[in-house]
Amino acid sequence: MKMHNPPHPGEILRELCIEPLGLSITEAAEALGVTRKTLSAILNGRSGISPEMAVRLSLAFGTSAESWLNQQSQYDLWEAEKKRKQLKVRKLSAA
Amino acid sequence: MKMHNPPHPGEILRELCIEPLGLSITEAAEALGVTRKTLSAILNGRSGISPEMAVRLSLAFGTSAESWLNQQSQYDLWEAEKKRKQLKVRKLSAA
DNA sequence: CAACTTGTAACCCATAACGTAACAGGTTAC
DNA sequence: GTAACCTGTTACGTTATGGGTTACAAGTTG
Repeated sequence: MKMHNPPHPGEILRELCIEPLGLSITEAAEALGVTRKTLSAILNGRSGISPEMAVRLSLAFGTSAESWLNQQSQYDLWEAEKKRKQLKVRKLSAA
Repeated sequence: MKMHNPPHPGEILRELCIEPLGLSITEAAEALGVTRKTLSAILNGRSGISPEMAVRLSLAFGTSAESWLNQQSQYDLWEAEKKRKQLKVRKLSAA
């Protein structure tokens, strides 16, 4: 049911990619081809992982872009679900 | 390998939800709690499915919000992958 | 102490989702 | 047949967010 608050993907990026390799934000940002600010914002949860960034991560770390983007989706969805009860939506099908 | 050009999620929304129920854009938009314009833009591929919209679709059609958002991610990723070769990214790990 | 590096914040711009209002086309009513 | 209405779409403004440039606080090293 995956019902626990998911961490923002930047946290995972830091713990699984940046720290294990002993990289500084500056080094990683240069390799990714973005500014230090951009990477810093992601790592601190003030930006999400955009589709282009997912491809960059895929290139730099050899991971799948899809997994990064899916993690971001799960996080965004978790935030959106908080407002589910406030949305006035009428049911359309019995499915 | 899912290597074919994915349709935009609005197309799927139209074919799997709107048309089978014989709904007009106006009717469906009202039920979803958005304007006709907003739904029209999605159905014609000029807007993506936002996290909030995914929750709305989930409420109205009894589907999973996650599946809508994942479809959108797959579509966005397909677009982003087109520029993969143009991104100047340095490889950081041998993984 | 001075020069440099590191991470973050302030500011600006581009893009995109959403709403309001206006539009073109087709029905329907009179 | 023309006037009222409904449908889907477009034009425009607002708001939110990713990203770059620049400036700043904190450390580090000559």
